[in-house]
Amino acid sequence: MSSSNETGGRDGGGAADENKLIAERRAKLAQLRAAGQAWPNDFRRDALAGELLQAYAQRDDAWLSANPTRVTVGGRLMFKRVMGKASFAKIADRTGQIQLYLQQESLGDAYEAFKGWDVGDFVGASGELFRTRTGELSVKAASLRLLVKSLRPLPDKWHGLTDTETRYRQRYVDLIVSDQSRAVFRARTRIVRYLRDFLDALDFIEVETPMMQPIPGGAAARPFRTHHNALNQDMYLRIAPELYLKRLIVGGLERVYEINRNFRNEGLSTQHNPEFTMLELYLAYADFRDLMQWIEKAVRGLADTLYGRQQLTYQGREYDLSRPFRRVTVEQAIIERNPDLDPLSLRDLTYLRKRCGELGITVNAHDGAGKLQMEIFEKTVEHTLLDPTFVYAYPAEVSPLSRLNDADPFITDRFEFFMAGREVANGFSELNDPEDQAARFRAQVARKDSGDEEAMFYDADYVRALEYGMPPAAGLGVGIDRLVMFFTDSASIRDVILFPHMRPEG
RNA sequence: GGGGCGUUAGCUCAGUCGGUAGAGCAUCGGACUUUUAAUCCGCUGGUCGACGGUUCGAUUCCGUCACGCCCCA
Repeated sequence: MSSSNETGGRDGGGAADENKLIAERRAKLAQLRAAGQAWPNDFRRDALAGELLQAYAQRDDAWLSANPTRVTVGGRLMFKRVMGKASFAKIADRTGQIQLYLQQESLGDAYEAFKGWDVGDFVGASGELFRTRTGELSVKAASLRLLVKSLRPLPDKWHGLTDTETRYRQRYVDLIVSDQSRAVFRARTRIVRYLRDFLDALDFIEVETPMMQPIPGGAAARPFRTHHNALNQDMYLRIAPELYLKRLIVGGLERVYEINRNFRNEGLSTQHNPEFTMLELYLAYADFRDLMQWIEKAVRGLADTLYGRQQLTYQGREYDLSRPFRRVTVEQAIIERNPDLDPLSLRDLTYLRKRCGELGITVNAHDGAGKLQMEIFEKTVEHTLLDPTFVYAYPAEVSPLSRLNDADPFITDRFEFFMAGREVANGFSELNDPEDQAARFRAQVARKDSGDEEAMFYDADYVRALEYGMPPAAGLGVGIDRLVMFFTDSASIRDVILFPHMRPEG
């Protein structure tokens, strides 16, 4: 098969389909191969860039020359400045970058070879530490090796990679050149670790429950479908671990959590990725108010751990987490934002249908007053909840797994937690009455039958589990991606997911 | 799903009221033994996202599509 490029009359020989920069680097690699092992793996470091910068931060050049310190460092060549018989270079490792000073006089052939190396190559060097005239800690190389030849040029060192599509598709390039991007993903790990430590200290155990489920449950969402060949069984990627974790509460584990992926077959946006990470936790002998307190502590603890302060900026707006988190019921929040609504008619289906129509909300035949309240809430209230806010007393109609409120059966003991106009967590006192749960599942099935694709399936085994008796309990789900967005000042969920979902390249 | 914006050199971006395109950085060649976006000299480098239409001629105008970003549902 002949490439059309071969008739294009371009120079560059066999690599006619590649650009000149890559062709040049391939030619250099060919020379390396001809000269011996081009891909060595016998080099070892004894120092890291960032650690050296920190350890010798207080040492001036006089001290360094009086106390010769020989180090061996290695990493990706990020900077190269040849000035005749001497050169500067910077190499990056996982801790940072350190400068090398290279002299023809002391390096000889290796110096001449260095002139042909490229930014992006991996390099190893040994030598003594010193400070340049301008005070930058550097390694005066006594030996120098090329460890890996890089074939593709890196983005502009000054502007970096700004093309968002390339940053997401080729995250490896983004991570090479963007300190900011690396910092975001380090922060993500620290956030998850903090939450684990917090829960472990409270005697929770971390568990893993099925990602592939025969009946997807625990949330109102459309699932992804897959198939098990050997069993000839259709399966779903989970939309939530909830029903499995509560089976463990039935089983007596009392305090469990899972941090893992959920999958929802919905649209993509700056706040939705088809797979996203949730922390779900369940604890016996607690109710939704205990969970709200836990969130308040965890959010403040995260701010302390990450930044040592409670005043943070997200997307240009100041947040003071030290102030008490607001608590408001769904109906109060709706009235606040919609002062023209009649507070006494908020559960009147006919009234709500009319007002929804005026607000441009599509009303489905199977939607009751609770569902329409939530539609109004999502349309008019949610995006206004910037400071940390707990909204509670969710309608039972939209909360089929939550415990009914003792005084008002229209609502459940459920809340959601909002920050920066987004839902970050959802928690409630758990419904442990198996007969009520069975009835709620049946109501969900009726909705599904009437066309609601997000309605839940009937999970008979879950009802059976409840029939053995589940201790009074509370449960919580926390959207880790959105939490990370807030704490890293990221505008898009794609900025906090290493490999966000993208359409195939065109 | 709807609307808006975008796609030009490896990267970051100009530009062409229709006559096959420029800059900076990088690359390549040369000078330079403490640079800090080093400096100086010289040279390269492009299917202007893809396909179709209009036209003598399209990177430019029109249409369709692809991918991305933002907003809305």
